[in-house]
Amino acid sequence: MHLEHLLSQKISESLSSLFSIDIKPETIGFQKTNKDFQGDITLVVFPYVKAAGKSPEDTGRLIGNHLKESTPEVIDYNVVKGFLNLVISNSYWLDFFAFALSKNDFGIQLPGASGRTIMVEYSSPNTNKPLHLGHIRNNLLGYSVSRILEANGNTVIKTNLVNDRGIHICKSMLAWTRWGNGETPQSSGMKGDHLVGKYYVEFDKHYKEEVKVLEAGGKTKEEAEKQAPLMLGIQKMLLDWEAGEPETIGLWKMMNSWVYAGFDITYQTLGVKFDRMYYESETYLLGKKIVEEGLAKKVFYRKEDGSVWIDLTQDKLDHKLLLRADGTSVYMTQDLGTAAERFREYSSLNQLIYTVGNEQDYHFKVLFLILDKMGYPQAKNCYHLSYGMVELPEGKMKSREGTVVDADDLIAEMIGTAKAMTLELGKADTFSESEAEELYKQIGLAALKYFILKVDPKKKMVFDPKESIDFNGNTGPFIQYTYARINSLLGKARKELAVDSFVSSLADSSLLPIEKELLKIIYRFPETLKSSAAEYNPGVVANYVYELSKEYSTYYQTVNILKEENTELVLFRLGLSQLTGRILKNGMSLLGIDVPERM
RNA sequence: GAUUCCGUAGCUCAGCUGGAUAGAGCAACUGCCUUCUAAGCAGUAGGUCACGCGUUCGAAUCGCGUCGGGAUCACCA
Repeated sequence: MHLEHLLSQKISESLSSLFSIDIKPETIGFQKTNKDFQGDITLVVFPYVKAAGKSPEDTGRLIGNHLKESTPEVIDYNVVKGFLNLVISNSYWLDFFAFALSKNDFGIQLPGASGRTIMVEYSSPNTNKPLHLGHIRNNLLGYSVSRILEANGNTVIKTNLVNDRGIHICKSMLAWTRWGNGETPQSSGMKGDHLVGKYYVEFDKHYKEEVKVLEAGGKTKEEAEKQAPLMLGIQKMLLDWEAGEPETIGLWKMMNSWVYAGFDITYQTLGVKFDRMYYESETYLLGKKIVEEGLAKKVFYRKEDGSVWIDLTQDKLDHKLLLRADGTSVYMTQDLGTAAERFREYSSLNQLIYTVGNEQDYHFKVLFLILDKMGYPQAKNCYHLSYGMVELPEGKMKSREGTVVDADDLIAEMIGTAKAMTLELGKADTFSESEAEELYKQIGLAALKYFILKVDPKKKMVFDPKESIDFNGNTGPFIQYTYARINSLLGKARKELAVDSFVSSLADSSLLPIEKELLKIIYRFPETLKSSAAEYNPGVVANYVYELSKEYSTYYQTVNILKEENTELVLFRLGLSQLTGRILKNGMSLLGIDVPERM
């Protein structure tokens, strides 16, 4: 039985019989026992001393005594100030161990077990330039949160809403027609997204020159920006696109296909996947009907110039534009449309999560509010998974200062560092060429992914490109290493002892303190997954696997496992190692990180 | 200006539904490889939890204020 559950019942009984205090078991909380004191779990008794009419020490002692007598699991206690430290019997921990070891995926629920379906949108790139470090955070977060929600029993639909249309795409397209000379990914050997990005930059360069010339000719900056031939060019191109002009559409399709091929490579390397793709070119007209409905319901209003707005001043927000005077959509229009479309398509959707940076906090606040005002009951199930920007030591990444960290470059660099370090340490000497390459990739990506995911999504994070990401300490490779050592140990045991499963039986008195500590950490795995999901924070899992790795490393280094003479102890320790290894592997997989069998 | 998020060791981060002496890693310094993988382990040093006031038996955690930083407030996306 679950320890906290059991104890809170008993404590509630204790409080009732000792002091006639009526406290609901659910309201009783516990905390970890401080390392410096004896005990496995601690009850803070301060909340009950007033009603008990005793000193904190006496209150603690009385409860402790009562528990010790009434609860076999509690074998001892001590009271320090107002803290009642409870010592739980080794047999409880060993029973728990036997249970956890008997499960292949202890703590992990199967998708669908909760009966809830959740859609997670993430990635959502623009098709005019390659992915950068910020996108990496988005992709890793979205994927990992999806995995964590699945591990909590939810059915998850991972989606990607690709921003494949609009004025920004036209920039790349126009620049390519002007200066591309028919260059293709094949002819240039460039990854498609990078090639298209190159022309996006090219556009900007020429456009700035045009503006400069016009300004020199006496125009104001604003006039120059509006009248520059390139600006007129892309505006015409956008109109052509919307009119379905075949040549423009053809060019658009061709260049987008290059970008998708490029993105696919990056996605595949990162290990992120999607169940359902949405393309803005297919959804951008969707919201207009909702705007009509909103007008009819008088939720929205139309200005004299024909533009449509919503007044949110009652909600302490502004007036927000929903449709331009010329009848074209803005982002809000589209987002309303896609949301409504998703509610229609997935009628059983319990939640809709948008993984988007915190610069759009206001946008989503407004979006959900409008959905609510439009009468969609699903509005309350929408959640903006808002994450902080990835910044450089000197501040934000700026494309015009060339400080944007390219995703593919960064990944390649991480893999390269992993390779250099592995070669230096001679770790892959017995690996085949392809095994070694696979290992470099696993390690490099683990370092990158863990570095990003261990940070609370809500917080901005600093990344210093000059200092490569660590491979020691609180890092992905450290956890991989712990796993690899366990795997090596188990392999050796299977060979030398000719056993495949590791018996869990052990005399209570043989359990070492550090083994109990390990079991206590393992015990927390299921609740860790729950709170990670509840907070939409993979960092909770990341920090947990690190804690487990660290504790196991100490164990590995200080306790003989295979060299122990007593076979019963050997088997138990192998079983404990196996269980630890499984949790490390499963935990890492929820972060989208692979663990190598050896390294 | 309004709204909102943030400020913990030199650096990067945990801890925040109030609880014991605030934890890791990196960087620095000491030890430990004829012993299950040293990408490791053990240890030393490093803190006015931005600051002030308040609530409380108890505040890094909650409230108010000040200072400092970011983001948003577009017929942009």
